[in-house]
Amino acid sequence: MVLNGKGNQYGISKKTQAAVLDAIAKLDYSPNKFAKSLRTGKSYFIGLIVTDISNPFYSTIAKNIESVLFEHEYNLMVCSTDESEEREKLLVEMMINQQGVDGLIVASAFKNASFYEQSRFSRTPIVFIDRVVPLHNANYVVTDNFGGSFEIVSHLLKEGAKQIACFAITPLYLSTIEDRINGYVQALEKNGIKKNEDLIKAIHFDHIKEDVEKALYDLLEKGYKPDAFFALNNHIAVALLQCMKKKEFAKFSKVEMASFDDIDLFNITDKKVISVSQPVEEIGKSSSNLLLNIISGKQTSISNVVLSTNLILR
Amino acid sequence: MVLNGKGNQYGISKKTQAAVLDAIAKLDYSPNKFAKSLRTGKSYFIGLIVTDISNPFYSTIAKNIESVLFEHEYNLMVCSTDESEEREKLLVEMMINQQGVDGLIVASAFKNASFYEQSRFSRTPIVFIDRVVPLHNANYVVTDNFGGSFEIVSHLLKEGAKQIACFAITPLYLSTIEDRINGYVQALEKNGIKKNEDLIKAIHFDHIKEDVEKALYDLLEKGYKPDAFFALNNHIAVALLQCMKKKEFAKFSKVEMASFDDIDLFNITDKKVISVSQPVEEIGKSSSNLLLNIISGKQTSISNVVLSTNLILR
DNA sequence: GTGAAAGCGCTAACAG
DNA sequence: CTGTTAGCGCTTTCAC
Repeated sequence: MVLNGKGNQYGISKKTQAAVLDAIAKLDYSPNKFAKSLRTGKSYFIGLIVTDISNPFYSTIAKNIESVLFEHEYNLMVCSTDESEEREKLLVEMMINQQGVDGLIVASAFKNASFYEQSRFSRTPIVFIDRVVPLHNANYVVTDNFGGSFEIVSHLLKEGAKQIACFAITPLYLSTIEDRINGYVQALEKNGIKKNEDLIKAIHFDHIKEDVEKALYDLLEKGYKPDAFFALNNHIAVALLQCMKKKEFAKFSKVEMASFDDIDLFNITDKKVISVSQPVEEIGKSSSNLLLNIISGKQTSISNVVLSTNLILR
Repeated sequence: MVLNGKGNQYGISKKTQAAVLDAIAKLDYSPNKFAKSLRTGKSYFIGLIVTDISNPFYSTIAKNIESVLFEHEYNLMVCSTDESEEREKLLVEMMINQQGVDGLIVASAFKNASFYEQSRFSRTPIVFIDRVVPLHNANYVVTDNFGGSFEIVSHLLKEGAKQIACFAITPLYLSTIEDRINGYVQALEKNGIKKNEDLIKAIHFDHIKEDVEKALYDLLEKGYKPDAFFALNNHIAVALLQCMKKKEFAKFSKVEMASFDDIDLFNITDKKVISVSQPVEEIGKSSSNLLLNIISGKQTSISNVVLSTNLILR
């Protein structure tokens, strides 16, 4: 009782409490977490499921989650799904049923997330990050993908761009991508430009370089002369930059470059790249704080946090 | 007994075993890990301690460790030390005493690692990665930093470089950095060039950009005309590339660039950068397999693995 | 072959 | 205010 700070609550005398603390120090005692977990049913573990922990975006989030949890004596268990729905299911089952995590933070790869509606998961609080899943009553912490996209495209238009090609990463149904495409389309329409499907290219996440190249050839063939490229993530931006160094794409050398997701590299390339940066640290901190508040009962209502982006001009 | 595959060992009849398996399937039963851990004293958790999990180098290692552990039904717990010895101590204590991890993989920030020699840690096997710690009987899996450095500097010299400036990241006592500096020095000496302290610059990891700039100014002031720069890690290489775009350093525009640690970005910069790439995936896989083998008793002797690097010319 | 029981270390309830 | 005890779910030992 003393160790758990419940000495007063249980009416232990100050003297006894001091004696207990003293003994703990002398014996270098630390309680057995397994017995504690067995008894209380709490694991003091939080699970983090992302598509790829080696992606700096997610590993930065992981780092910030970890530091928040550490302060509250919680631990973090991280797993990657490699964008596979099957693997995501397996990991959620494992973490909840077998590892008994007290809560879950998930960047889901699901198109249809009804999986999460099963009642046996309902006792474990979940906070979704990065991607909004189509679920009622889901807690999430995400970036304002629509707003960021709208802002940067509006900026390009204000600077005089007339034709902007947009390179989207698959799967297109992810809320992040959908929102970014919508931001692009609406910024155009607000400026009286109709959406042109030829200028919206789907780039498969498994062969980015090849698809970007194909997309550029396609633009050339159809005779388009875009004055700006908008890459919906940084991998595509990098691929575009690589392609634009090639002779066959010399026609595009004057094109303005914009990217969703800012990376250091954009400070070094000779080609100027403007970008939308995401509040990565904030996603980690905010989601873990939210989850801890739900676990401790401080937060009982559903919470949806949308963090704003930052336009970076160069 | 059946569940743990010890049915035959304990002499349970085939019939009963089948009935047990059947019931498990019907009831969707999964054993309680806390009770299991309490009873056996095993946690089925491995701890990974690195200096910064948001660094792609470490997060790629983490991903590969995770996938090896997953196959063996082990879980991973990741923590970052931010290069602080105090924090490393705290994390090791916590993981071993409180979390009861079955093993530890550590990229240590320690200069003097006697901390790890305490007998109360001796029951938990540890595999050190990335950095060699000055300990007898330590298991480790590291890159051949000396060899990689020696190879790339030798290449520069063969291509005609006469004066090569070397930019080292602090703390200089880390085995990785020490070995890279030694590789540089010995490659020079083998080619009859004496080491010149003026050309070896220490760059503090907390303010890389400023220190790189200072170092370049210093070279200018002292009238050096190096024909190659060797950055001992990729952050320094990036900072150098940024500086070299500035007018004040125009004198260095023709300098050859070499970097320890290859990154994607080097494929895009207009300045050609050659590099030494590390077998990152291999470090993760090899260290986790080694640790699991030690835990299961398959490996009883100390194991030191040194993985070779790859010279990347552009 | 199978059934019964002890005990890992903790928490919470209860008796005094 | 303090001491005792049951029981969380598992593994292992022992008796039959």
